[in-house]
Amino acid sequence: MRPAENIAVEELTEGQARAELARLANAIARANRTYHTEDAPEISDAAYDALKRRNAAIESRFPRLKRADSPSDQIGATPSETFAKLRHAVRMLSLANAFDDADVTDFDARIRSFLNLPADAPLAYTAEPKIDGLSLSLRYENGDLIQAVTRGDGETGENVTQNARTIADIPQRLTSAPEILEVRGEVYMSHADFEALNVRQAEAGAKTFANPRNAAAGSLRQLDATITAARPLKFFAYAWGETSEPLATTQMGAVARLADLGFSTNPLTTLCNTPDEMLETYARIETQRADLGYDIDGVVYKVDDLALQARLGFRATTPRWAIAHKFPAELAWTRLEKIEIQVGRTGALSPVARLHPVTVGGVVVSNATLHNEDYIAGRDSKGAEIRDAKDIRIGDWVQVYRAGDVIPKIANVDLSRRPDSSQPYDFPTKCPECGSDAIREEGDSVRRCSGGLICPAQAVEKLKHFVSRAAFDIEGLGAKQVEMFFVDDLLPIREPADIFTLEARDAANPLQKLKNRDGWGETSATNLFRAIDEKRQIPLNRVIFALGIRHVGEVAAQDLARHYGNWAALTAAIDAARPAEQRHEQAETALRAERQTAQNEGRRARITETRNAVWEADPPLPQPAIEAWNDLIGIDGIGATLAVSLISAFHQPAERASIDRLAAHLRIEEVSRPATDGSLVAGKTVVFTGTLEKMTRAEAKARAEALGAKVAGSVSAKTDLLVAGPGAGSKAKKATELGVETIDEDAWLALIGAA
DNA sequence: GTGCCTCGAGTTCC
DNA sequence: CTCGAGGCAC
Repeated sequence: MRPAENIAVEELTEGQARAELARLANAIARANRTYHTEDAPEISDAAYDALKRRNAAIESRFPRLKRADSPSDQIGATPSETFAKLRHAVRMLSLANAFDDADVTDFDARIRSFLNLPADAPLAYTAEPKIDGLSLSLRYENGDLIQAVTRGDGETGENVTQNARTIADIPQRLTSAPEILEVRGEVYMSHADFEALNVRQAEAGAKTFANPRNAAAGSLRQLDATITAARPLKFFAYAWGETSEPLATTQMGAVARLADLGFSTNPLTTLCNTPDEMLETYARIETQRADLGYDIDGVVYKVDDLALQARLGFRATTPRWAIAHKFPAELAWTRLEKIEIQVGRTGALSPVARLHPVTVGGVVVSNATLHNEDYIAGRDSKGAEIRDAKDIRIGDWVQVYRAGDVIPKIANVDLSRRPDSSQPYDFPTKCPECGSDAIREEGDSVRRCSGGLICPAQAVEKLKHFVSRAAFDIEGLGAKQVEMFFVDDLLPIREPADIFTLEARDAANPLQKLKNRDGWGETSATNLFRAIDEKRQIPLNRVIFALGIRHVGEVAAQDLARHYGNWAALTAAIDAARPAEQRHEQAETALRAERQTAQNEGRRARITETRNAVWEADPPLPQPAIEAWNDLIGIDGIGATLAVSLISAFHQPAERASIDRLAAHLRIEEVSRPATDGSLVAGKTVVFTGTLEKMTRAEAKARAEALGAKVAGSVSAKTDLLVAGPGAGSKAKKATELGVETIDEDAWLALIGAA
């Protein structure tokens, strides 16, 4: 008889599987030991990965046999991480959504306005069904399929090349293809195949899938490609990434070219000449939906002309030239059993509905967001009623849907089934986690816990944010571990700096070392310490973002980092601007009072006078404070609210001390300005003024930014270039005064054309 | 002062 | 993914 280790996972009996899991746990543990304690590992990385993959495959086939000491539970060894991460040559973006006809006509209007096209100029769009599967990018070089990568976060995805090779719709080789070609499309499973698969799964005692999309995702992300091969996956091509030569001049043409190359393309793809035709196509596809044999969740429209697509470009996460028109969401009735309050990192109290579990759109839903106080009461931010029944109460029958097919929300309440005894929900005014007052600021829709870092919920959420992907991204230190360390008495992590003293404190702790704890071992402990060490050197923008200051997200952090360049300059500027920030807040307070009095007295508020009075009050503000403040709020995208938030965070004594302790452990990387050699305008700060005749402002801004320039709203000493169209007024004058180079639109186009 | 547009914050389920 | 709100252009 063959030894169990040579038997394919599918063919193992239960007994053989149990023995194999024991053998693999042993072999992996041994490999870990030799890898970490000796210079010469006994097995190659590839062989090690193979052991881990086989272990995971057996565990997924025989979940009951999973061992308590399973290697797949060790930190940094979750199954998804055994796929290598690969960066996309061209980002894979998601699409903006349209939910009704007006959104579609707005889309057309927005594009015309961006391109400066009159309403009656011809403008064609493609319409195609939006397949409900998972997107995949296939890279071909010299006609050979060399890489298949999942979408991931759009920047990097998982390398599933071996699995993609088993999909019949994906050609292994292309003839007469461009030298480099990235084909993008959707992996999906047909209804018939999905049902047959579930029957097989049930017979084998394995887990059945909730819907075809989950089945497709689960099948593609198998560690053992032979399992993927046995799953009936299909692929539609509809887009492309990097190409060494253009596929065509239109979207329709490019899709036809993909079909010529041997890909399946969706037969319902239609060319539309007007928004009305787009809506007709939508309606037609919707009527065919039930008979297609695969899931779709809407219709995607794209500008057909690829040259126009290039001009339209991209917003932060979506192309301007495409939109997904979603089908109406499925609805389901269920009972609201309880309302719980969660406390977020900014102290926001968020109500969550605990629901009697109900299936909506193929997924069992048991929670739904209730947003805030007003949403429960049935009002939107402007006080308008948002549903037929006024408020939502515990015990109500509620109609649930999944917004954008993901986030469960409550659409309506069945008043006829409301119990007589029910009471309106009483929103707490104390933080449920720490008991501090929960305060709702004037004009704000959110009630916030005032406890700050005293509040354990806020402290732990801030820590989770600190280690999150866009921040410090420490492998092996995710939300779960943070929660565990936060309540740990021997080796606590209560603030970011504690992360960087973890190893030293563990070494100094004679009682119980981390490696001797339950669920931890030598390997996981050293892996964690190493992962932490790797992040002691870190880019400035990540540090700023990681601090979790309100209103300072990824983009603002990036803007601040680019503007100040290094940590010392940033903190110096914040400290210098402090007096001005206080004056600004006094001015705002005075302004509120003035507005109130003005209203009572039935006169207009004296806005400028009130503001100036505060700014010019004695003692006069030091000039450097004013300069630092103006410099800060002069950054494009950064205004007074954000500046106040940033400066006050740095001047809260406890918070500042925590920030300083953190900074002492880090080597913060300076931000280098974008290279100036790529483009003549890269790294330059440009201001547009006057009427632009060849392009709209939005287009001018987007194109300048794509070339690495920074577009500012007003001229200052930092401005490198002013592009002035006819009718330029005060800005052109100021530029002359400051000696800023001024050019006209044609000169600008020549400049970027040459770049 | 008003009306877009983008970013930030919070949330669910796999 | 959505909502609210900050920032900025008009």
